[in-house]
Amino acid sequence: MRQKLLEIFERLLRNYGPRHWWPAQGPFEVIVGAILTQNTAWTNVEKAIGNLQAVGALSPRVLAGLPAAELERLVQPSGYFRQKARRLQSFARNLLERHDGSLERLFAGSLTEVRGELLALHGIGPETADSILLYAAHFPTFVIDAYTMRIFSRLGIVDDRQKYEEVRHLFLSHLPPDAPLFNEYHALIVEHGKTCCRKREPFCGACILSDICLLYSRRPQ
DNA sequence: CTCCTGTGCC
DNA sequence: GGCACTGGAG
Repeated sequence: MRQKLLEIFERLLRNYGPRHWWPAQGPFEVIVGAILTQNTAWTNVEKAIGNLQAVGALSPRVLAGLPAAELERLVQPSGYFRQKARRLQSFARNLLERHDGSLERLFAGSLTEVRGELLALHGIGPETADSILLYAAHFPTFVIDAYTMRIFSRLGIVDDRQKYEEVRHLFLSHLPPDAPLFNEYHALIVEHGKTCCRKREPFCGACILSDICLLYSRRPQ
Protein backbone atom coordinates (compact mmCIF):
# COMPACT_ATOMS: atom_id res chain seq x y z
CA MET A 1 0.00 0.00 0.00
CA ARG A 2 2.89 2.34 0.81
CA GLN A 3 4.34 1.92 -2.68
CA LYS A 4 0.93 2.39 -4.25
CA LEU A 5 0.26 5.63 -2.36
CA LEU A 6 3.74 6.93 -3.20
CA GLU A 7 3.33 5.97 -6.86
CA ILE A 8 0.09 7.95 -7.06
CA PHE A 9 1.81 10.90 -5.42
CA GLU A 10 4.69 10.78 -7.87
CA ARG A 11 2.38 10.66 -10.85
CA LEU A 12 0.31 13.58 -9.62
CA LEU A 13 3.43 15.61 -8.89
CA ARG A 14 4.91 14.91 -12.32
CA ASN A 15 1.65 15.87 -13.99
CA TYR A 16 0.63 18.98 -12.04
CA GLY A 17 3.92 20.16 -10.53
CA PRO A 18 4.33 21.61 -7.01
CA ARG A 19 1.20 23.45 -5.88
CA HIS A 20 2.88 25.78 -3.34
CA TRP A 21 0.17 25.52 -0.70
CA TRP A 22 -1.36 27.08 1.39
CA PRO A 23 -1.91 30.43 -0.38
CA ALA A 24 -1.77 32.82 2.60
CA GLN A 25 0.40 35.47 4.27
CA GLY A 26 0.79 33.70 7.59
CA PRO A 27 -0.59 31.02 9.92
CA PHE A 28 -3.52 33.04 11.19
CA GLU A 29 -4.65 33.76 7.64
CA VAL A 30 -4.39 30.02 6.90
CA ILE A 31 -6.79 29.34 9.76
CA VAL A 32 -9.23 32.02 8.61
CA GLY A 33 -9.12 30.53 5.11
CA ALA A 34 -9.61 27.00 6.45
CA ILE A 35 -12.82 28.04 8.19
CA LEU A 36 -14.09 30.18 5.32
CA THR A 37 -13.51 27.50 2.68
CA GLN A 38 -15.78 24.92 4.35
CA ASN A 39 -17.94 23.58 1.51
CA THR A 40 -17.11 26.71 -0.49
CA ALA A 41 -15.14 27.48 -3.64
CA TRP A 42 -11.78 29.12 -2.94
CA THR A 43 -12.50 32.01 -5.32
CA ASN A 44 -15.27 33.10 -2.96
CA VAL A 45 -12.98 32.76 0.04
CA GLU A 46 -10.41 35.05 -1.58
CA LYS A 47 -12.97 37.85 -1.71
CA ALA A 48 -13.84 37.47 1.94
CA ILE A 49 -10.17 37.38 2.96
CA GLY A 50 -9.58 40.46 0.83
CA ASN A 51 -12.33 42.24 2.76
CA LEU A 52 -10.81 41.22 6.10
CA GLN A 53 -7.35 42.25 4.92
CA ALA A 54 -8.64 45.67 3.86
CA VAL A 55 -9.86 46.51 7.36
CA GLY A 56 -6.90 44.88 9.13
CA ALA A 57 -9.04 42.11 10.58
CA LEU A 58 -6.57 39.30 9.92
CA SER A 59 -5.38 39.29 13.52
CA PRO A 60 -6.98 37.52 16.49
CA ARG A 61 -7.47 40.70 18.50
CA VAL A 62 -9.08 42.79 15.76
CA LEU A 63 -11.21 39.86 14.58
CA ALA A 64 -12.45 39.12 18.08
CA GLY A 65 -13.41 42.75 18.63
CA LEU A 66 -15.43 43.32 15.47
CA PRO A 67 -19.18 43.74 15.83
CA ALA A 68 -20.87 40.55 14.61
CA ALA A 69 -22.87 42.34 11.90
CA GLU A 70 -19.69 43.95 10.56
CA LEU A 71 -17.85 40.64 10.37
CA GLU A 72 -20.84 38.97 8.71
CA ARG A 73 -20.77 41.62 6.00
CA LEU A 74 -17.03 41.17 5.42
CA VAL A 75 -17.21 37.38 5.02
CA GLN A 76 -20.50 37.32 3.10
CA PRO A 77 -18.90 36.45 -0.28
CA SER A 78 -17.72 33.11 1.11
CA GLY A 79 -21.25 31.97 1.91
CA TYR A 80 -22.71 30.68 5.20
CA PHE A 81 -21.73 34.11 6.46
CA ARG A 82 -23.52 34.03 9.82
CA GLN A 83 -22.09 30.63 10.74
CA LYS A 84 -18.63 31.54 9.54
CA ALA A 85 -18.57 34.92 11.30
CA ARG A 86 -19.45 33.11 14.53
CA ARG A 87 -16.84 30.41 13.93
CA LEU A 88 -14.10 32.96 13.24
CA GLN A 89 -14.85 34.93 16.40
CA SER A 90 -15.16 31.75 18.41
CA PHE A 91 -11.69 30.71 17.29
CA ALA A 92 -10.17 34.17 17.83
CA ARG A 93 -11.67 34.54 21.31
CA ASN A 94 -10.58 31.08 22.38
CA LEU A 95 -7.07 31.83 21.18
CA LEU A 96 -7.02 35.06 23.18
CA GLU A 97 -8.42 33.51 26.34
CA ARG A 98 -6.46 30.28 26.39
CA HIS A 99 -3.19 31.26 24.68
CA ASP A 100 -3.03 35.03 24.96
CA GLY A 101 -3.69 35.23 21.22
CA SER A 102 -0.51 33.32 20.39
CA LEU A 103 -0.60 30.60 17.74
CA GLU A 104 2.88 29.54 18.84
CA ARG A 105 1.43 28.66 22.23
CA LEU A 106 -1.59 26.90 20.75
CA PHE A 107 0.72 24.84 18.55
CA ALA A 108 3.21 24.10 21.36
CA GLY A 109 1.72 20.71 22.30
CA SER A 110 1.86 17.40 20.48
CA LEU A 111 -0.11 16.73 17.30
CA THR A 112 -2.66 14.70 19.25
CA GLU A 113 -3.06 17.36 21.94
CA VAL A 114 -3.44 20.28 19.57
CA ARG A 115 -5.80 18.30 17.32
CA GLY A 116 -8.01 17.52 20.30
CA GLU A 117 -8.09 21.16 21.32
CA LEU A 118 -9.03 22.29 17.80
CA LEU A 119 -11.78 19.66 17.49
CA ALA A 120 -13.31 20.90 20.74
CA LEU A 121 -13.88 24.34 19.21
CA HIS A 122 -17.22 25.21 17.64
CA GLY A 123 -17.09 25.05 13.86
CA ILE A 124 -13.83 23.10 13.60
CA GLY A 125 -14.37 19.52 12.45
CA PRO A 126 -11.74 16.97 11.45
CA GLU A 127 -10.99 18.36 7.99
CA THR A 128 -10.63 21.97 9.15
CA ALA A 129 -8.54 20.81 12.11
CA ASP A 130 -6.17 18.82 9.91
CA SER A 131 -5.90 21.71 7.43
CA ILE A 132 -4.88 24.00 10.29
CA LEU A 133 -2.49 21.43 11.77
CA LEU A 134 -0.80 20.78 8.42
CA TYR A 135 -0.84 24.13 6.68
CA ALA A 136 -0.60 26.55 9.62
CA ALA A 137 1.36 24.51 12.19
CA HIS A 138 3.21 22.13 9.82
CA PHE A 139 2.29 19.01 11.81
CA PRO A 140 2.51 15.77 9.77
CA THR A 141 -1.23 15.05 9.51
CA PHE A 142 -3.23 14.09 6.44
CA VAL A 143 -6.24 16.12 5.29
CA ILE A 144 -9.18 14.06 4.07
CA ASP A 145 -11.71 15.99 2.00
CA ALA A 146 -14.44 15.28 -0.55
CA TYR A 147 -11.82 15.10 -3.32
CA THR A 148 -9.76 12.54 -1.41
CA MET A 149 -12.82 10.37 -0.83
CA ARG A 150 -13.90 10.61 -4.45
CA ILE A 151 -10.51 9.93 -6.03
CA PHE A 152 -9.44 7.12 -3.72
CA SER A 153 -12.81 5.39 -3.71
CA ARG A 154 -12.78 5.45 -7.52
CA LEU A 155 -9.27 4.02 -7.42
CA GLY A 156 -10.63 1.25 -5.20
CA ILE A 157 -8.33 2.14 -2.30
CA VAL A 158 -10.99 3.41 0.11
CA ASP A 159 -14.70 2.71 0.50
CA ASP A 160 -16.85 5.85 0.41
CA ARG A 161 -18.74 4.58 3.44
CA GLN A 162 -15.55 4.74 5.52
CA LYS A 163 -15.35 7.39 8.21
CA TYR A 164 -12.97 10.35 8.20
CA GLU A 165 -10.67 9.03 10.93
CA GLU A 166 -10.43 5.64 9.28
CA VAL A 167 -9.34 7.05 5.92
CA ARG A 168 -6.91 9.44 7.61
CA HIS A 169 -5.38 6.50 9.45
CA LEU A 170 -4.89 4.66 6.16
CA PHE A 171 -2.67 7.45 4.83
CA LEU A 172 -0.88 8.06 8.12
CA SER A 173 -0.13 4.39 8.70
CA HIS A 174 1.26 3.75 5.23
CA LEU A 175 3.28 6.93 4.67
CA PRO A 176 6.22 8.44 6.56
CA PRO A 177 5.22 11.29 8.94
CA ASP A 178 6.45 13.92 6.51
CA ALA A 179 4.65 17.28 6.65
CA PRO A 180 6.00 18.59 3.30
CA LEU A 181 4.90 15.31 1.66
CA PHE A 182 1.40 15.54 3.14
CA ASN A 183 1.21 19.22 2.23
CA GLU A 184 1.98 18.52 -1.42
CA TYR A 185 -0.08 15.33 -1.59
CA HIS A 186 -3.31 16.94 -0.45
CA ALA A 187 -2.77 19.96 -2.71
CA LEU A 188 -2.28 17.61 -5.67
CA ILE A 189 -5.41 15.65 -4.75
CA VAL A 190 -7.45 18.86 -4.83
CA GLU A 191 -6.01 19.81 -8.21
CA HIS A 192 -6.72 16.37 -9.65
CA GLY A 193 -10.25 16.37 -8.20
CA LYS A 194 -11.05 19.78 -9.61
CA THR A 195 -9.61 19.43 -13.08
CA CYS A 196 -9.83 15.71 -13.90
CA CYS A 197 -11.55 13.44 -11.39
CA ARG A 198 -14.70 15.58 -11.33
CA LYS A 199 -17.84 14.51 -9.56
CA ARG A 200 -19.88 14.35 -12.74
CA GLU A 201 -18.37 13.29 -16.05
CA PRO A 202 -14.74 12.82 -15.00
CA PHE A 203 -12.09 12.99 -17.74
CA CYS A 204 -11.07 9.35 -17.48
CA GLY A 205 -9.70 9.30 -21.01
CA ALA A 206 -7.05 11.88 -20.13
CA CYS A 207 -6.46 10.70 -16.57
CA ILE A 208 -2.92 9.78 -15.54
CA LEU A 209 -4.30 7.24 -13.05
CA SER A 210 -6.85 5.50 -15.28
CA ASP A 211 -4.66 2.40 -15.72
CA ILE A 212 -4.89 1.69 -11.98
CA CYS A 213 -8.46 2.97 -11.49
CA LEU A 214 -11.41 0.80 -10.59
CA LEU A 215 -13.92 3.33 -11.97
CA TYR A 216 -12.17 3.46 -15.33
CA SER A 217 -11.98 -0.32 -15.65
CA ARG A 218 -15.73 -0.50 -15.02
CA ARG A 219 -16.74 2.28 -17.37
CA PRO A 220 -18.38 1.47 -20.68
CA GLN A 221 -16.10 2.99 -23.33
C1' DC B 1 -30.53 13.57 7.38
C1' DT B 2 -31.27 18.74 6.95
C1' DC B 3 -29.82 23.22 7.28
C1' DC B 4 -26.61 26.85 6.36
C1' DT B 5 -25.57 30.66 1.82
C1' DG B 6 -22.95 33.27 -2.05
C1' DT B 7 -20.63 32.65 -6.44
C1' DG B 8 -19.66 30.88 -10.82
C1' DC B 9 -19.51 27.41 -14.34
C1' DC B 10 -21.89 23.79 -17.65
C1' DG C 1 -31.61 26.50 -14.07
C1' DG C 2 -28.93 23.12 -11.86
C1' DC C 3 -25.01 21.95 -9.63
C1' DA C 4 -20.55 22.00 -7.20
C1' DC C 5 -17.76 24.22 -4.15
C1' DT C 6 -10.83 22.14 -0.16
C1' DG C 7 -17.80 20.86 5.88
C1' DG C 8 -19.85 21.06 10.38
C1' DA C 9 -23.66 21.27 13.70
C1' DG C 10 -28.05 19.88 15.36
